[in-house]
Amino acid sequence: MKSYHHGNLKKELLTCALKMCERDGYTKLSIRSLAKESNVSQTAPYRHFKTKEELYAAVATEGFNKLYKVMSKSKSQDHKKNLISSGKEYINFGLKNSNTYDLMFGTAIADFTKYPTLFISANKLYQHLRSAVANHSNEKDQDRIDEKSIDTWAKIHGLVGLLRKLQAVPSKVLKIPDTPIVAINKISKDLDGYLERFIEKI
Amino acid sequence: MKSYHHGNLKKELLTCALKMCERDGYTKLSIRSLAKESNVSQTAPYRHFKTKEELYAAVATEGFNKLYKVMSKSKSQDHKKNLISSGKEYINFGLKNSNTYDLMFGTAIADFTKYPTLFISANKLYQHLRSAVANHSNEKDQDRIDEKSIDTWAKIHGLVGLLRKLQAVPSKVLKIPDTPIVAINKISKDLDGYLERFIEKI
DNA sequence: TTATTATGTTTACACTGCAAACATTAGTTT
DNA sequence: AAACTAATGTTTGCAGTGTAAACATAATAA
Repeated sequence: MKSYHHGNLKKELLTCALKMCERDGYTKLSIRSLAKESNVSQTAPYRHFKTKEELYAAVATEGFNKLYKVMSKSKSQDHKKNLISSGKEYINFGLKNSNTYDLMFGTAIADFTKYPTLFISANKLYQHLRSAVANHSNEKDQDRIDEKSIDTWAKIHGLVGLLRKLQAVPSKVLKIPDTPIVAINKISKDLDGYLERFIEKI
Repeated sequence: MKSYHHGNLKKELLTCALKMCERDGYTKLSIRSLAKESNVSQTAPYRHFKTKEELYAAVATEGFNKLYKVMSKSKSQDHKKNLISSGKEYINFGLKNSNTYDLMFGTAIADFTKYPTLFISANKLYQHLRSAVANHSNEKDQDRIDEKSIDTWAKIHGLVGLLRKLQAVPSKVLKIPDTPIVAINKISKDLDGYLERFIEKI
């Protein structure tokens, strides 16, 4: 006779959800498939996540925490180095954890403020970016620092989106001229150089 | 006795899908709801769209065509004016047609090259952007023009994403400091000024 | 010990994508 | 004109989905 109650189902569901999300994409992550993969009844997850969006929010929160961790690894005295390292880690995360990335920065969760822990994790990440930008530039005006930070984020986020399109595309498409794919492929091949120029323009 | 065959169902399904997508978001756009709203049997759309993704692709294609249209309106001799106009139209489209925008630039359709008409429409838009950038800058090196084009798109796309987050958020959140929302709100209030500075940095 | 609460299961409903079998119409060939 | 074929519609059916409601059991508080 197996034990009726589980004990730490919530944590197990969450780690399982993270794995499934990354493996199959968040659109395939269903509450029922999650339950099945966790060997628990179909509707058991509802005791821990009131809606599917709440599950999404939990997965996204983990994503922000992970991303924060890798982005704040570099603690050099050279601020430029830190910024470049953060940028690389960001891109790497976006490409390696692309499905979780979608959840974090897509529109599946419309309003972050409905999920306080998610909101906090996302803001912490922004604060990291902002101080990296502030340290690197010699800007003092707070509004300009904000603007530069948003600029930087927007650009690198857009870049991740394009690099992912590049990954998705069949390789023979790379030879079709007059296509953004060709352009993004060139950047992809010299990402370090690109990032150098990127940083200079901040 | 009502007519069995419809005649131009495909076109009607498409316009209906566009409307529904914009109204409810593409995640709510189902083949069955589309059939119902078009007063036709549940599975009738399958005669015209083999899969749901094919329907998505058709909607996205229309989106690219529309966006191309508004972005290529401005035909001034002043290339800077054209570029700014295109940028504004892009942002406006992204904010007003945000659900279609998701379909166009999100990950719902993984590989554009599977849908030739979509691929062509998207490329046409890129070509417009690229020539606008080329005309504005005095850059001659083709690779640098490509890079500037990608840069420009990435940044403005990221900006649209952030402006949308701003729209989604309850207004009292605007007062919480140390939040990207505050920063993006400042940009939003002076979008023209922002775009001026934006263009200068291309 | 008993009452309450947290957490699990079962059942049920309305919805989804899509395949298969069937019906009707339009277009083409004889 | 008649007959065959292809295109386009309907009906039926299956497996999967989110989530609400009723029920069962275990952990905790009184």
